[in-house]
Amino acid sequence: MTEFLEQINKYNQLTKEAEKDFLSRLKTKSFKKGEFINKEGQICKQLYFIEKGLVKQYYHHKDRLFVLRFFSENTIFTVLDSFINQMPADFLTVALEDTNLIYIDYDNVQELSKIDHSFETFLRKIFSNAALYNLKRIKEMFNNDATELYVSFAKNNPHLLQRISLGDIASYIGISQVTLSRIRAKK
Amino acid sequence: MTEFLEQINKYNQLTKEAEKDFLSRLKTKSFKKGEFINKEGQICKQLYFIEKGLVKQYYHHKDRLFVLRFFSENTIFTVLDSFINQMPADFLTVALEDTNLIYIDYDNVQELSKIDHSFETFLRKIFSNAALYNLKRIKEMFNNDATELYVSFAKNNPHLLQRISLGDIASYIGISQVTLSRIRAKK
DNA sequence: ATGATTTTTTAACATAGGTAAAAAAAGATT
DNA sequence: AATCTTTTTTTACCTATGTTAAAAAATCAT
Repeated sequence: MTEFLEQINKYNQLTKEAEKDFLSRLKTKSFKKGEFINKEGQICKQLYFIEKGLVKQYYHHKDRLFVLRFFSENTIFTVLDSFINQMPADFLTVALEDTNLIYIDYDNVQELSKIDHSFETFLRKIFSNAALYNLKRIKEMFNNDATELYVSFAKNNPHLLQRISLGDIASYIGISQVTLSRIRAKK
Repeated sequence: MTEFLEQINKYNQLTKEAEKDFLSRLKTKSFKKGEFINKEGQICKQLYFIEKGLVKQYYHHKDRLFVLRFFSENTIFTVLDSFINQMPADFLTVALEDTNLIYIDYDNVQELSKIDHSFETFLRKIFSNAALYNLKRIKEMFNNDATELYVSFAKNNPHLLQRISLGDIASYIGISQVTLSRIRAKK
């Protein structure tokens, strides 16, 4: 469980009391490859940390599938739209490999953020980060054609390249699998 | 100056002391149409509130111009990438109309967030919001063809439609002005 | 009002990427 | 090893949108 705490402390060092309190509220859950961590329409009530494994967060639109993001080891994640406002999720999250999660429930996050300033600061920073990640994504989608997007994905995620199918990578980039295959064909 | 505070209290109600402290740190500045609030490469050291006016935040890439976002009256904004990490900005912000801003300096934001829990919570919420806004934007860029993007922009920003040029709207949607003109031509 | 500037529209042409279906390759199952 | 399943590649065809250039329309300034 302490890996989750370590990751949080990289965003903002918690006080000793907050650390203890935080650890006491954690739970764990495992998912087999192909199992869903959440489905659309459900309200996401957990903030997760991936101890081991790989998940894909995505949604469907007009018969196409779009991947918002992959999360792998040592990453904190949640279903952003659903967790923040406790509304039904637009997205699905599925395990691409056998995955072990550590998590804390929404109510506990709320409580901790109220009683502990250092935990609130952690939340501020992790959400700032999410905003910046999404901003970077928007810029990339604007800037680049399919070839550049693939090259950029490959460069930024060398460790994931071998673990994720071409189809899923295409869905992340926002192009069809055929197009991605074409891109790779011409060296 | 109190409009800025009111807006903050909509995100999270500050304590009386924090309110007073916050107000004492505010300054104002006016920009004529066409003047720059910031340019790329500069570090953004302010969190702004628009009392009156309209600004466009954008950047250049390969001879094209992309608009990230328009901000109008009663909106809190900053140069996200630059403000959060105090790094040189990738973006420019220009006044599309004569604009009056109220603002607080980065150092004051930092100080307030350290000494006051309610202000930190405000920051957490405004950055969560920015993350969600950007997420929604990504989804829209994925989902829709140019026509749908325009219809959606028009629906979500009826008040801005008359104030922003077609070229700027096209740059926000991520299409050429010619394409946008075509879209409007076929009813 | 008149001319100057900016914005919007139209036209002609080029191209990136979508769809569908089949072939090939890789991986899993018995 | 042989079969079944999934993933990736290839082909043919089509459409949306980019580019460039120019005309038309609208807006602004003197």
